[in-house]
Amino acid sequence: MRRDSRLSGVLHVLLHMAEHPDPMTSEMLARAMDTNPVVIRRLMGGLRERGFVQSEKGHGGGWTIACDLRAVTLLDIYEALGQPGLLAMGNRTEAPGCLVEQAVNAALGDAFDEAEALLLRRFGALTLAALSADFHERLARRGGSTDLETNHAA
Amino acid sequence: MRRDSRLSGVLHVLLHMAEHPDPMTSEMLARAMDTNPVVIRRLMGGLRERGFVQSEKGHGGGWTIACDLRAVTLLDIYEALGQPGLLAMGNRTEAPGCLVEQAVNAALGDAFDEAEALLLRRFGALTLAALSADFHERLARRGGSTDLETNHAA
DNA sequence: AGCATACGTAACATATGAAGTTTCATGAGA
DNA sequence: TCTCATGAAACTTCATATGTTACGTATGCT
Repeated sequence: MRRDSRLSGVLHVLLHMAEHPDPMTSEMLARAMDTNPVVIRRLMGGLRERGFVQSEKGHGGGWTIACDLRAVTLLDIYEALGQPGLLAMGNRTEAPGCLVEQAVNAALGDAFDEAEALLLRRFGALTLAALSADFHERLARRGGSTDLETNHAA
Repeated sequence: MRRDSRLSGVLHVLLHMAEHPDPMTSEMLARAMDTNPVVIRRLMGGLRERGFVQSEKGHGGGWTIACDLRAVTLLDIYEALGQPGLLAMGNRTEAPGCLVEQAVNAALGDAFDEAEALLLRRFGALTLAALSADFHERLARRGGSTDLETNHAA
């Protein structure tokens, strides 16, 4: 199955919003992400419920960041997305009666649990501010320009 | 997305075969796994190519283990399955021009790479013999019986 | 008030891949 | 020769992320 890119996508959106003082419409964001405005709204819905972003209707409306980037981690964002599955593999059954399968599940399950825990730990250790800082570092390294142009096709 | 259970399934099959001196048919294995014989053959195809198992047609035919369980790791089996994707998440694009997305990709990519490496490391550290030993331990702990009955519905 | 803008949501279409199924060919043994 | 079992192709089913259309609703400008 194609890999889920919602976390990647929503982070992209958030960093763009962080560079933009005014509200950004779903359509602007969709253009930057080369996708559909409705997809953006879907991604942002969970974040709005948690108060990480804010949306305004009508003229001059759109999406604004409503949190301190230093206080929100990728784990918070991941949870706001509904905690999509992390691993593409899993055990065949949950609580098998077969002892053979129990042995298999125990071995694989340990590995799976560790991998998931590692990912969540990494997510929790990264703030949006850290991501933004990395972006600005790349920007300075590349052009030294203060222009916030982010090199999208548009 | 439903999680890929091929590794879990094929390990289950192998351990059952290890308890069975005679060849086991796809149909017997399918019954134990509550699935279809063709699914079993698909799973086993890659393992046969690598010489981990052997198949015989006709009367008295079926599948036999053709390797030293102590010499084959879960990583070998994983590779024989064609190295199915491990993570359900990924970056939206591979080599984005957008610096924002580059920053996101770098952060997430590191975490993803680490998680994958952890899984492969764990797979490589576990032999089929270790799994089998764990099974026998569970068997002794549960019944103390030498009966190899593995508690499948049948 | 009336109109344009932009989100909110439902409904539907598309694409991908694992898993399940059917069918037939092939080869091995009784 | 007949039966058993694998090998392989083709098809269906199912789940889910993603894409798209359409319409309702709220906001703000004129």
